[in-house]
Amino acid sequence: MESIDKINGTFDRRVAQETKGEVPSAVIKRLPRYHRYLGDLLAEGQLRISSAELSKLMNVTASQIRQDLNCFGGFGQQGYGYNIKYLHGKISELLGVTEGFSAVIVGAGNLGRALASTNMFRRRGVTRLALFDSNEGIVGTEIHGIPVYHVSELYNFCTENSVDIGVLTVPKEAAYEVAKTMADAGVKGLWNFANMELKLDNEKVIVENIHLGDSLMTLCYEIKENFRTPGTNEAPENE
Amino acid sequence: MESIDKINGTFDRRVAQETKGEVPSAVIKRLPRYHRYLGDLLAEGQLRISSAELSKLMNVTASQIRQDLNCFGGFGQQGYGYNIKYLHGKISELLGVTEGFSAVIVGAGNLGRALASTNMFRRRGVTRLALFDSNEGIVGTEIHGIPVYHVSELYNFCTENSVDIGVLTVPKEAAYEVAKTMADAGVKGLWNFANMELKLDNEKVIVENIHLGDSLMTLCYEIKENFRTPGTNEAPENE
DNA sequence: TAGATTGTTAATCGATTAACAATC
DNA sequence: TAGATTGTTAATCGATTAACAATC
Repeated sequence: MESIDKINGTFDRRVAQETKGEVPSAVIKRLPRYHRYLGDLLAEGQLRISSAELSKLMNVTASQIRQDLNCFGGFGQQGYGYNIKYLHGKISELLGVTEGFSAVIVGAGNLGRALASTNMFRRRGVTRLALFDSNEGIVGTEIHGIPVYHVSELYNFCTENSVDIGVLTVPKEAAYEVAKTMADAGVKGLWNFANMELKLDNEKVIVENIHLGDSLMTLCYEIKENFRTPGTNEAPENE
Repeated sequence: MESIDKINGTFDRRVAQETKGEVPSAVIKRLPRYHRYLGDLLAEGQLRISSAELSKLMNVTASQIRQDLNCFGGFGQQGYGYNIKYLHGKISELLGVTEGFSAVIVGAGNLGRALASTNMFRRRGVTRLALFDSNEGIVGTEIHGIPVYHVSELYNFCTENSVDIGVLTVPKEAAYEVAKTMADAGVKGLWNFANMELKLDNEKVIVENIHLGDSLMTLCYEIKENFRTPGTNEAPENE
């Protein structure tokens, strides 16, 4: 009995780690930031880092870092800290960088072109297969090496190429139909830059909405609060 | 004594409302979303809405809506609900839409051009005064009606025009210097699209970072989790 | 007045931080 | 071995939800 437990020790531990219930969404939203910082450290040639050092760098508590990483199992080593290369690799796996996802960008306006030109996708393991637009004038051309097709070919292209991610940079009015087409074609996730919240009946497809306007508004709020002329609107903050 | 309290009742209440301590950051981050939905309802010609109706629309609890709005004072009326036009106006004020902020965009690459072309700023009461770039080839031209100046003129332009907001769409390497220039020139807030976190000693300037890459990563994580082939990595979710 | 719905307090839930025993 | 630092449990904090009295 005792020896069997011993033998299975490593495996049991691994399962126990990865099964630790659902990972809190707060933790997931912090993973990309860890990934970025660890990537920078790696590029600098650093080998190891402790949660205390990383916490200073990132302006969070060491406790939070250890707590967060432990949602996925023990990536560190007592008395040593974390091996940067190993930890970066593990977080890459968690975030799907190593999955080799494919994407198409629908809407070749200014934003679509901007997204076609960054190396943001490639650096995260995502391949952009094509751009789609309704403007016949640019159909058949290439933008930054990515071919532009007519939007009428979207459905077939997605099914034939098993596209994972659809990037929506179309006008608000067109967003729903394009989203539905892609969801029907088996696209797994939509990255939505249209200024509206997509509501699809397709339960399976994941939607990540970008609301740049909301971010601008938050900035305006903070500016207004921080640079308020004393004595105009509100009672002073200290009594 | 009693009558004086009575007379000051209205005023006291107003002060009490607006002084209610610091507004939780979770609430502030939700304000733009309320603003968007109320704007849509207003455009549809709706006059009033209850927290229960709005909660269904927005997929949040009615309790949260009432709690959130009450951080800023009573915008509703018992037995009636909220007057959409009034509430939308109040949230506009809170978010600084009525402040008439001004902005400049630094970096006239694909993203800078895209931001110059949207009506996102105008719709939120922010005026774009100018674009700045180091490329002499486009200095002197206009993009979407916005003049392009050389980045060497940035400091003087910001001081002379009391620019409130600086939008950074420059490459990572240039971000810090451009940010420092604007902070020194009295710019109040920076909207940072460079893929790095700006750390400025200037305590006053507010920085809102946009990390599109982080959002893409979160989407990849969710896709990976949701479409996991059963039995590969993890133990089943239900025991 | 009766019905509806807010504003607000109290209860619950989840996320963060602190502390420390385990262990490299 | 002694020192360092994790993994993890317990305590604290903040945010969300439920409930209901106030009031339009």
